[in-house]
Amino acid sequence: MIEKESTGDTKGKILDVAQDLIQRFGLNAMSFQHLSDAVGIKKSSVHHHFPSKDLMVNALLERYIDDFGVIVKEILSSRTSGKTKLKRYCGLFVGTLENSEHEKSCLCGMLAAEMFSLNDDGLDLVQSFMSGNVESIREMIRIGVEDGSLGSKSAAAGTADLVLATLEGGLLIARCDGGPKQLADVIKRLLVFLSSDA
Amino acid sequence: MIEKESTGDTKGKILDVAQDLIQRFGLNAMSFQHLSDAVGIKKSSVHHHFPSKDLMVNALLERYIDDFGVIVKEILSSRTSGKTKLKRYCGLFVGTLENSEHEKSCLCGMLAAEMFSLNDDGLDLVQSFMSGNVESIREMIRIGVEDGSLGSKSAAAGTADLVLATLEGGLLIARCDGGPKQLADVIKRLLVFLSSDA
DNA sequence: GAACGACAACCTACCGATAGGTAGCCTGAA
DNA sequence: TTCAGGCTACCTATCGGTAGGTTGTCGTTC
Repeated sequence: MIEKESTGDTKGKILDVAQDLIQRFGLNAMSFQHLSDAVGIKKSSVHHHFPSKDLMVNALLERYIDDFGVIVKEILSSRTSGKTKLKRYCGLFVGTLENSEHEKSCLCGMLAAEMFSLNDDGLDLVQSFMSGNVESIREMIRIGVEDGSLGSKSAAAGTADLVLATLEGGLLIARCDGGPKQLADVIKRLLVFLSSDA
Repeated sequence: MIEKESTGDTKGKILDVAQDLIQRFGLNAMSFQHLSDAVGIKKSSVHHHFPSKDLMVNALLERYIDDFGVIVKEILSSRTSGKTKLKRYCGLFVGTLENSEHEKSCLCGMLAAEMFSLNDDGLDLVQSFMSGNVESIREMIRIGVEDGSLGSKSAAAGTADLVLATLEGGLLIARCDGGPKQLADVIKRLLVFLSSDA
């Protein structure tokens, strides 16, 4: 979904690696030891940048949500039909799987599964990721219905939630089962339904 | 999704508690210590019944998949329309959330997120859960298209995958955000799409 | 029917590895 | 001279797992 290549700053590199590990293995399977080994510094040096795991995860979430928001905003403001926007948006999820040997899931999808391992701030951030994305999807659908690329029925309340649920669930299932192609097929089906009129 | 009330046998009670803990907190957040505390025996006594965590998880998966299969088979063979079957099936996921203070997710959804913490047998079991459910959903759709309760477009390849992805993802998101009502709304939307004709 | 293993089910006590986190020292650049 | 950014060394708690002892309930045998 998002690949960050850091610019030499250790703090950014730590977040890069942490994001990679959590997307593959989950929050509770990622330790500061794994993290520091992968970055190439000692565990205590990671603590120098992020005093606690909670603080690190929250910083990661903030960065991830920001970066993701920028990409989505770019898609939203591109001069294409609503359906094309939605296609590109869904493509972000397929890309995550494709660009990681089929091993990485959505960061917030993983953390939603492990929500009780987050502190209050972390949970708030995950929730805001979900609601923010639903809002963006809703806007894409609104545009698509208006320009005729999507069926009018798609404008109904709950459709945007349906899209996000399908993407998050489809990513999780495809990762452990059928790979990117399976996810792409699910998205194709979804778009057929969204394109048809009542 | 499934509630097991054990019949006095410790082995079953251990699996009951393990299932509850994993559905709430995830595999890596559940320890033998938490498990034994909740059951009311010592940690080593749990090891007496299940020598290793992997073996316990696999036993749990086998029981869960079996029990779930029985319920699904009951739904499939009930004398109702395909759409009603599908509605009842989707209701299983809403029920999981409702009957757990909105805290429990699908066992296999959680383990799919933590797939790299499973051994080969465990991963096989999770995959077989997914593919088995897709197969069942496909059958419900086939019946629904035949009896006219579902639109003919629903019969297309990939639609069953779409349904399962939506349920698993919707459950995960609803648990950390909007609760059972949100999931129910997503399902309602999905069924509208499945009911309409091309 | 009492004495005898056999064994399941539990226990206490422990193991090495690893978890997140802290204290304090060294070094190089501003 | 300060201090960010790294280090070594260490802490306590917990992880999955093991060794070995106790207890209660079974047949089975005399």
